[in-house]
Amino acid sequence: MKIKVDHHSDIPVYKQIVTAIKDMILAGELIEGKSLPSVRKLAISLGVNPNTVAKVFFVLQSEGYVDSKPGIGYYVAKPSPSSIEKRLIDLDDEMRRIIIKMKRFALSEEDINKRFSAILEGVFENEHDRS
Amino acid sequence: MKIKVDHHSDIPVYKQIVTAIKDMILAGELIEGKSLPSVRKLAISLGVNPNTVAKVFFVLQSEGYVDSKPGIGYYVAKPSPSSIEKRLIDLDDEMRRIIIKMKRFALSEEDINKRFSAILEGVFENEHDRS
Amino acid sequence: MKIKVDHHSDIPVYKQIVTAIKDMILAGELIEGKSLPSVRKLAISLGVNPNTVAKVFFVLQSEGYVDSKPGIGYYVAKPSPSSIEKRLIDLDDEMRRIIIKMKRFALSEEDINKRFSAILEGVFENEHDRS
Amino acid sequence: MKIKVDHHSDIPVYKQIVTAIKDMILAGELIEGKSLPSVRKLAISLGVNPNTVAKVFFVLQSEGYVDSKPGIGYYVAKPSPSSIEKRLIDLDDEMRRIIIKMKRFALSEEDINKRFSAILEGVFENEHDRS
DNA sequence: GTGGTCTAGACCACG
DNA sequence: GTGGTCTAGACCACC
Repeated sequence: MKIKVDHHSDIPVYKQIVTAIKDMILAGELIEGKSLPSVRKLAISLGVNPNTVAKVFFVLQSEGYVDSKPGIGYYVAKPSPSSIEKRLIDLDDEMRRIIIKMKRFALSEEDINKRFSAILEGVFENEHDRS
Repeated sequence: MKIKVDHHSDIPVYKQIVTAIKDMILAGELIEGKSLPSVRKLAISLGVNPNTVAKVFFVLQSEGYVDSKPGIGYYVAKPSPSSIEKRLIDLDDEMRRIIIKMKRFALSEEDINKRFSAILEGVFENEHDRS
Repeated sequence: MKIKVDHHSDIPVYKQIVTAIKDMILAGELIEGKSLPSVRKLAISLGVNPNTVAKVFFVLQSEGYVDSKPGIGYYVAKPSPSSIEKRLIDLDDEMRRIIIKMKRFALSEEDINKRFSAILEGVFENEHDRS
Repeated sequence: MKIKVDHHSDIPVYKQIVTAIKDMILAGELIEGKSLPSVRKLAISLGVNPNTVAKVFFVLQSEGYVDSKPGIGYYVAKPSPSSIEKRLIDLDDEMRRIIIKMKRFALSEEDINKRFSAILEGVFENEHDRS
């Protein structure tokens, strides 16, 4: 389980991990029923405090992304079918915000399209992409 | 000076204002030499504490975006020519992150392109767009 | 961590502390990676408000002299190799200003040299010298 | 009357002007009985507010450096003979502080001497030196 | 415990 | 009126 944690970011570490795991589940990279690493192991591998990981699992559980088997550990739950669609809409919104900002810097519709296409190609050429 | 402040966001209020003003300067919406609203007035109009605005201007000044004449006020400094380019590169990076996330959700290159085009058109059709 | 703070000086308290800590880092008295006193403890030991110390660290961090791990504390970052050289050039400039002022008071080159030598000896004789 | 005013300095503008004029008087560049520029003219030529210059003259007068002829203007008073000596001692102190700082940066007595000599020569070679 | 942010209110110097 | 600094005290997130 490889997650990049930015300790200097404004968004709290636990939220970074939560969304990273959420995305793995939604993207199908973590499959239903599979068990997650233990709190302690994940904490060590991410270089964060065990309390932080505990909080991560607590949040994930309360949002229905994982279930706990007391004494055994956490395993991923079945993602609600609509959550993927919601996530994509969020991504659309983020994309829109970026486009609007580019437009403010006097970039034309064509300029923005060019930039986008270049980036898109880049992403699909290299197959070693992780967020 | 219209800036939306989200008190519930993870990113601190003062940083929201800092980047908003930075972008106005980089986008040429605030021109060099023009004076900015006073600390107190901006604080009132944004609904935040004067100290928060003071911190905003302190940061902007230490990054060279504005200059202060004590007893007079703040005015915008000449933005370094490279800062716009740097900001655009940041936006490219954000775009790339989004594309990568979309890709993880099993969207094809073509799918992503379609989504992007729809959003881009939407932005350039309506001319009442501010982030 | 012994720093003299003059509350009656024209130069603001937070800047006095900033330069004091900067000099300690540049002089190698605080070594890279070593952790600094906590905001609250330093505030007490210096007799100033915690916010003032927070501002000090904020400035030091934005200038790259220290780094922070929220919840842990501050530690000194690796000083840029050129910063020591730059500091020495500043000191040269200060020295030059003083010499020029002495010259205006009708002191000859020889007079100034004598004064300087006397002071220099004084400094290197007594080994209990801290600014 | 040429005085450099740094609006970005921490030391207040009026104090900068006060010490500049004091030094002119002590150095004999302004002679006893000669009249000073009017408040308004000096304010314009220095690019500061007339109130600031008024405060300068007020301070200079209360310290005995100038006298006022109401309705006429200010003229320089006879400097106390000891004030020059006091000013030189202050300069010695500043010099000592600089030397101590240099020493902290691991400069040897010889190193400091070399730096000083180079600066001293530079000052006495060029004859266009103003503080 | 730590850093980080924000509010509230005061005082000063400068215009 | 302006910016600038400082104090005091609160709350939050993280360890």
